[in-house]
Amino acid sequence: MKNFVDELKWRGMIHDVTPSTSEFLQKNKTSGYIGFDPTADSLHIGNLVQIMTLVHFQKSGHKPVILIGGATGMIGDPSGKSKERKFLDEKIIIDNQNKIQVQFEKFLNFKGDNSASILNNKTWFENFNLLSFLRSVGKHISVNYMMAKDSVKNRLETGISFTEFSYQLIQGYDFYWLWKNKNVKIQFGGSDQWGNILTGNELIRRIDGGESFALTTPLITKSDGGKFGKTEDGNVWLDEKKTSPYKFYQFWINVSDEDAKKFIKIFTLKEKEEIETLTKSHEKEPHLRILQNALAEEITERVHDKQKLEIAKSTSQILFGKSKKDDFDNLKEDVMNSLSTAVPCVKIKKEEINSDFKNLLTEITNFEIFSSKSELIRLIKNNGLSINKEKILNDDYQLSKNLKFDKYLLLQKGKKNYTFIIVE
RNA sequence: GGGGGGAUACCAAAGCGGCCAACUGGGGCAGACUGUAAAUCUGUUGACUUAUGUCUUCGCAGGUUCGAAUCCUGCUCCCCCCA
Repeated sequence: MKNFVDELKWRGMIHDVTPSTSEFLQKNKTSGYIGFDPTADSLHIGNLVQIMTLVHFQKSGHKPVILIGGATGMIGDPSGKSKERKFLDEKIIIDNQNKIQVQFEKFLNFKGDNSASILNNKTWFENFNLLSFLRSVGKHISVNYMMAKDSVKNRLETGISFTEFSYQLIQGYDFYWLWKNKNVKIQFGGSDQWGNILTGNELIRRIDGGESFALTTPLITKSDGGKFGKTEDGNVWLDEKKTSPYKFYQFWINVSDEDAKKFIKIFTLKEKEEIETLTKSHEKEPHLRILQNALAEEITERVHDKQKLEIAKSTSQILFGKSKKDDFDNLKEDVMNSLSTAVPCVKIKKEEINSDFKNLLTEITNFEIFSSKSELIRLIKNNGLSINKEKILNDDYQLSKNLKFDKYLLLQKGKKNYTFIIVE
């Protein structure tokens, strides 16, 4: 059995860990949990570090527990937030939870010896009335202790509601409940959760004199200082309806060399030796971007599947590879469909396809593709316009004769600027 | 309150009666190179079915002139100096 803490350590996934955690986990098969907010109907790659923590935990023989914050999600964690959070509608929370659950099944084994499980803290908070809470939980933690937490301290100037203030107690009680009822001995989380987790450890110690542990992962940063997991389009989601497999794949392919070295350890399950070999060959031939490819392939396949990965790869080949007209002509329909998720689409009506080439690309498409005919002409003169991977050299191109699958045209301005025209 | 300077395209900044759709730099777009990178070099950068052509544009509104970004009048806004 692998040493969980050592495993995370070489992968650079530990920010803080309570003393003797490693020893405890080596000697005991136990359970550990992470709380997830059901604030969205999908996980995003910002959650991935946490998920991978649980994956390693399970691989080390322990039982991962996913705690859906059905109750806490209704309150809002002040950590890292500068403003009071909006409450979420209860129905939405339940709906979100169901969708998130499916996503976890791609990472964790929910069957067998050390199966993963999903719990919702609503089950124990629902019928927990205020007075009992104050008597059995509130009694053990002083306000002074709570005020000392950064998450609270940072909000004293701007104001914090009692509801958010009490968040750490609620989360602390989660830990206590799981410790008491589910043999959960450790809680994981991002580094911003350290304070909240320790409140749980403290509660367990004060109420029952029990032993428990905490481990947090570092905030994932990018070498250029930008926020990890964000693109121009916003979050990168695991749900293919929110982020297409192609875009998901592209996110990882575009990671910088420096970040790739870091990310491959965190987001893939490759062994140390393999990663070292890959990193070495990457450094020898950086233009091949071996790490980015390995990273993108493994994660995309896990989150989506082999087939969708292949489509994402073919799509990328068309858009960014050295593909020529022939490659484009031989494309299968599923890659074509994927293209429509990859690039902006403009729809035109069937009868419009026979319109004049220049009118079609300007007026008829509401100047979405080209804002003027001059711009279009200029681009053609600069040798920058391609349709279906074929350079357009003059302006009497017959769009209608070049439709793919009777409805698609791939228009390309320069190298990377694509528009997909769909005839309907 | 008194005196002076300014407003030009995405930004900065020249132009001060015709050769101005407007120098130049940045940015944008495209081409070459490349790793879907960085740097570099080149072209392009108001609109019009592509024109040694037409139209619109140099704070706003008028005027002078064959002709105005450029001169005059008024207005709006900005900056500086003195009080």
